[in-house]
Amino acid sequence: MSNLQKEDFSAWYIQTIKQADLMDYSPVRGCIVFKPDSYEMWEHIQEEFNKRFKEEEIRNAYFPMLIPESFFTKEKDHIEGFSPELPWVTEAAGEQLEERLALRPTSETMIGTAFSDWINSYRDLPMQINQWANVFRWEKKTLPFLRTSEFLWQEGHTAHENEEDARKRTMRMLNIYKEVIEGLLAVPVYEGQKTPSERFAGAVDTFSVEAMMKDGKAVQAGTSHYMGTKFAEAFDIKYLNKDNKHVLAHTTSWGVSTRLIGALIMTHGDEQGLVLPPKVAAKQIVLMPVGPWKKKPEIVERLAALEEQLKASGFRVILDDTDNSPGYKFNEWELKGVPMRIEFGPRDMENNQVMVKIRDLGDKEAVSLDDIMTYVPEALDNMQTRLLETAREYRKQNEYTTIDTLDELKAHIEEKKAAGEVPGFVLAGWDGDLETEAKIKEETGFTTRNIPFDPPVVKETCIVSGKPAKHTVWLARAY
RNA sequence: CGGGAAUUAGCUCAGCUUGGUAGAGCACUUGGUUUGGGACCAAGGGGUCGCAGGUUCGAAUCCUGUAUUCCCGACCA
Repeated sequence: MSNLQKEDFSAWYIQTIKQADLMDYSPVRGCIVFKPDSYEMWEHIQEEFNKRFKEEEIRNAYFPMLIPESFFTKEKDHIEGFSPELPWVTEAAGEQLEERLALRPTSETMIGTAFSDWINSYRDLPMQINQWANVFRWEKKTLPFLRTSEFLWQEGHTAHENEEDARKRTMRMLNIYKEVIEGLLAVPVYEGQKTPSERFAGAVDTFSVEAMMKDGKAVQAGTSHYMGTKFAEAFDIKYLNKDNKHVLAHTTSWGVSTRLIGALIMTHGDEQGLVLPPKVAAKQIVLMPVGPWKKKPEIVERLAALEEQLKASGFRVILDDTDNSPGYKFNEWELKGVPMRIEFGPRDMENNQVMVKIRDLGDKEAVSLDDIMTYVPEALDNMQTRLLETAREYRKQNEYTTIDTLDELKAHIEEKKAAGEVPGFVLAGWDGDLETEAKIKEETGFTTRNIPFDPPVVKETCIVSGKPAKHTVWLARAY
């Protein structure tokens, strides 16, 4: 990773995703085109989440993208949080609209309005809805996948009888995010609670999972919010309980977005380009002929048979029988991050074997054709596990738990910068004061990522004030 | 939204100072030789120079505006 740190990491990132054909810029500021290779990754992510949602009895639905302004103004904190970045539709069919319509930045207001109609009795609860959608946030600064003016996500919205049920749902979703992000994307995350200043606009409590990128910066990979009865009050989500009384429902919302794609690239990528975990890779295996061309038809025929066999077992395979030189093809598929390359040539034919290169390992390996169908799933599984372990190891090497004062933190940042290393995550005590939190940000550029449920060490004193710490928090620069 | 830079072929860029027929490498097409870590020869196709105005006989080049991208800040997933 050292080479990537020395170069400009974001330059590496943008160059890599362009070369790997994952995205294009659109003519509209901050919007990107998801090309098929990145969209397919998103589909694999969707597939996994939809499976989980089914298990949790959460149902998919779809709501309008245009939200009337009056919906928005019902919840004060919510509109305050989002109004600076809302795009508005003010005209249609050549005429000014009576009420302007926001392009949704999130759908609490639209779905809250629906819930108000849908929920009458305690028998209607819990109401658990998920939406796969695009949303808009006109951010000042954009970065492909990680921050764009339009992005794709899932947003779940639920309503419950009481606080306990709603909080259970909030925490359960956070766990599911951790499981899927670690299991499918091999990106390790720290789960914890957001501080009040980082809370979702209008939420009572916000929880997040945070991942460390190879430049040491944090990505908020998923969030889950407990809304209390604030949205129920604003949108009149009431139900008749067993005592025949009208009471407010407790609501939650939670989401992950296509920024997960950016996070997985920044977690696993290397100097050669992308490294994709097998479970999300659009193509898992590339087959290619090598050796003298005269033998090519015969060799390609054998490879095509292997391709069929692998496809029949459910692997996502591509046979590259183009006439490009082998070296060219090696580099091209490595750049795209394909987990496994299988080469086959005359020498292999004689020995009844293939040469296998695993994307994140150095050497090629000869594998007998007799064993190939057991070798492939094992090797891909191992790679999936290894990527998560490697990322965990990297995170461990770049997190610091012994920094106790702001001066130490500043010195740490300077020291790392001078050494060409990343400042990473810093575990710190915090007295819970908004001003001390602001001071950390102002003086170091670090922000509180979250209050981990299970910190490696419990910090006793606040990093700024030296007073007894109320919380132990992760600090980092963030995307 | 402030400060800086960039925008010319699919990609990376030269040309602009000093206005005068649109360039290179890679990629692409065709033919031939090649192929176990980015092959070679030959011929060819491809651009209203980001967009809109202006100056000029004439603008990629000078001027004004504008859009988008990148870097540095402030704001956010």
